[in-house]
Amino acid sequence: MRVTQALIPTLREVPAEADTISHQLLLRAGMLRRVAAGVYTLLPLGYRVVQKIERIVREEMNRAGGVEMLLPIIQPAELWYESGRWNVYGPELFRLKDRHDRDFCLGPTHEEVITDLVRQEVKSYRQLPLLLYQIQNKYRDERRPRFGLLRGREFIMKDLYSFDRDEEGLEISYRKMYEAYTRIFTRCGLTFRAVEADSGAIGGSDTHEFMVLADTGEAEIVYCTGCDYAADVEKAPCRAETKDACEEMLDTELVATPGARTVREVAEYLNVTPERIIKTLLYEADGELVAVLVRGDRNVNEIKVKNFLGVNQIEIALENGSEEKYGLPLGYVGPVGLKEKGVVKILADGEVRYLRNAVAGANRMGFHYRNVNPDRDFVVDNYGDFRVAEEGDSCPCCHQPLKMRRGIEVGQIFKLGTKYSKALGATVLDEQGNEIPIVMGCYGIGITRTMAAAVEQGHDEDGIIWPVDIAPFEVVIMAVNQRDSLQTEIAEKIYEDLRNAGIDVIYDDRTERPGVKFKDADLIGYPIRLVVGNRAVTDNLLEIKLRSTGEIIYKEKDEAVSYLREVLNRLRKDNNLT
RNA sequence: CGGGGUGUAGCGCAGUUUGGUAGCGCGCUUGGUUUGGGACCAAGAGGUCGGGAGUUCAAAUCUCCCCACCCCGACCA
Repeated sequence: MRVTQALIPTLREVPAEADTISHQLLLRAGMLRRVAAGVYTLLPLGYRVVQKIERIVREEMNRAGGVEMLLPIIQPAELWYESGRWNVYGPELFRLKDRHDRDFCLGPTHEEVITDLVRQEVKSYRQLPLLLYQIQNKYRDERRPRFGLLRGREFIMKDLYSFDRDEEGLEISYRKMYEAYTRIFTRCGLTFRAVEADSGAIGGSDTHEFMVLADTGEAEIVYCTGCDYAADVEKAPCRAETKDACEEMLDTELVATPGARTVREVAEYLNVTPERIIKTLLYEADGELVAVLVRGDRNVNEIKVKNFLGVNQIEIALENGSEEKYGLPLGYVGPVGLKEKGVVKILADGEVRYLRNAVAGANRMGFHYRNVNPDRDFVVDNYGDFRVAEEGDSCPCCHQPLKMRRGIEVGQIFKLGTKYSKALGATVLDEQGNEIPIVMGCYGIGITRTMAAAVEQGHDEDGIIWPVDIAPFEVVIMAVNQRDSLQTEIAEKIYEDLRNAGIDVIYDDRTERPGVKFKDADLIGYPIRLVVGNRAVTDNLLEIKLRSTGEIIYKEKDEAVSYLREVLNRLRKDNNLT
């Protein structure tokens, strides 16, 4: 491709609409333009990246036994009534009516449509297992689209659905997908982790999220330095530390702590460490008031609390200005005598049990207690794991210390079980002629999100640094002076040679000054830049520069093609799988 | 959905407080000089000032309504 024939509108300045790095750089590199909130046009270079990611995904899905198909984006409401999700999905579902006033939606996902197909066409266990997938636009009417491609309302996604006769079959399909995903993100040149995740509302037993590690990620994950363990912090189980358990219990003492509400303020005021404070948080759990106790230096994991209680919703009950509602002073709440204040249940993190002579709120404005001891001064309904995992906690598998990183979720694999097959009546006959529900799994990859994640992970102050296999082009070639026919003749020749050699090359043939073309090349992030300058004319030498390292090598014209092949292979080497 | 903010040329912004001929930088067009890290000189083009209603002799500027977009939160696979 020649730059003069393409549409690559790079921007010198950062558009005001973009706050996120990937969003800014994709706009500036001329790959992306906004059409509406959360809706974007992919320009030629951006679409090439998408196509390259899709190609890798296709190859790996096919390798794992997947078969591609195309499903409708417009889906009839009837299917969603059947699965029960028309009412459950809520306002995130893009709904529309046709001219006959019939209800439809734009598919946010395709369980209904694919299960409908399979129930009609698959009758025998002998037709299983079946791995069907599609890559296409999906729609979610996000309350707040943001971060450019990372959270849009229209996005490209790969979804594969597995259909097996039993749990064992599902386990095999699930493992195949786990491996395929690992290969895909490795081939995309990304640094990622597969983490155990909360299965959430979708149900099902096992689920892993594939996280691209990037400081700007929305999700926090912990991973082990000693083994393969990694998990979403929301999911990661915590072990209770048991130090201090043998100290002698002292008499409880009421102390004035005027103005000290936060753990830090109290710790400073009373000159104790935060670990010696019992932090008491009040939640409304489906309307009931529940207290959760954790050590002062810990945070409550609301998801664990919610799962433990088995409630639909929990919400922090005390906020600035809402104190009167329960007659409890914000910042001075404590477990002692709390049940008399209308609290139905007291949960405590396991670590709290081992605290001795701790500090806790006295449920009186301006007062705390010293020397509070669990089970002597107050009763806990349930001890459990209610805190958020932290860096340095010990690994639940091998007890090595955990580390923490932020990540961007680019894929997730789920064991669905029989939820949809039962709801929609997708069954097969087994050897005995019994009708059994098909056991399903679903496996998604956000294609456009992966593209954005790659930019979040690979960039510097000059622009994007694409991994070779998903870069819009592998090589950019340019003449320093496009008006110098000696240079352009060489450039044209090399351009031709590289194309004939099957190297993915773009020729920046604009008559811009070299600085402009250099800046654009850095911004767009082609992995290799090949420059034809005076040394090419006088000494037969071409300049080859690597975007990722800045390394510059000069090579004879005749060696250029084979050398570039070598460099491309080297850049790819770290993630070469076969 | 709650809170906050912004809409002025393709992009980034000033002008709004105090109403009086719509500006700057970049980009774009033409001519010339340039050509190894976003060149220089000269001449140009480009605006319903987000939309509507109102106040006024006069509205980018004041009032009311609406819309779009962004940020924080809540929500979510």
